[in-house]
Amino acid sequence: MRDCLGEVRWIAGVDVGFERRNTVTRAAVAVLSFPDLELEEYAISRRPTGFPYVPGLLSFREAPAVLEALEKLRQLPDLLLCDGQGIAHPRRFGIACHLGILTGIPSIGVAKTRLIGRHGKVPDERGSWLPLCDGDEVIGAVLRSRQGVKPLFVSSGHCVSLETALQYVMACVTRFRLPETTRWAHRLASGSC
DNA sequence: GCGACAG
DNA sequence: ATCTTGTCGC
Repeated sequence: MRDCLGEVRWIAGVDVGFERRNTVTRAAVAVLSFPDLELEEYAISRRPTGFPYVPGLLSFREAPAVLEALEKLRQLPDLLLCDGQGIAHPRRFGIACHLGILTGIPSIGVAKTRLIGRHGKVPDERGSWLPLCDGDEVIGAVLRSRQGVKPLFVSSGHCVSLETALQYVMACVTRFRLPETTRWAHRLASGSC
């Protein structure tokens, strides 16, 4: 995928959690300044869960609540770091692509585990990565965000190349496995904040 | 038919 | 994702 994103001043983390035995979906978006990574603002949305969890169809379950949360923001972000896959998806359209197209905001998929694709052993060194492949296609990257942790599955969402995606993800990683954007969003979506 | 399977 | 005790390592 080609890059077509402008200057990134505001970067957002997106995550979703559930309440009431999964009957309520809670989405959180955390907007951080870039490259400082200071929390600027956040929005949370709660909606009745309208779709079950089906691998490959995550967008139908989580996107509605996320879109509602995004509408509440004063400052729209220039880039979205989504919890889940971008094009590293059976039909090359994971939730990061879905949110990017629907909002027009460039996006990146940052997943904690693999959905599809094959890859080799990633060196145990911060920043090292290997391509995630499906047949002849490179659909993403397996990234060692920190030494001694399980790798992240990064892929293009909307308007961001894989190389650029890796650059932004690493720019958001400080002292933990997950980027700060995702950590904020996760904390907010978990209600512990 | 038997596994694999984002969150 | 969510539910949860103990445990290993810096």
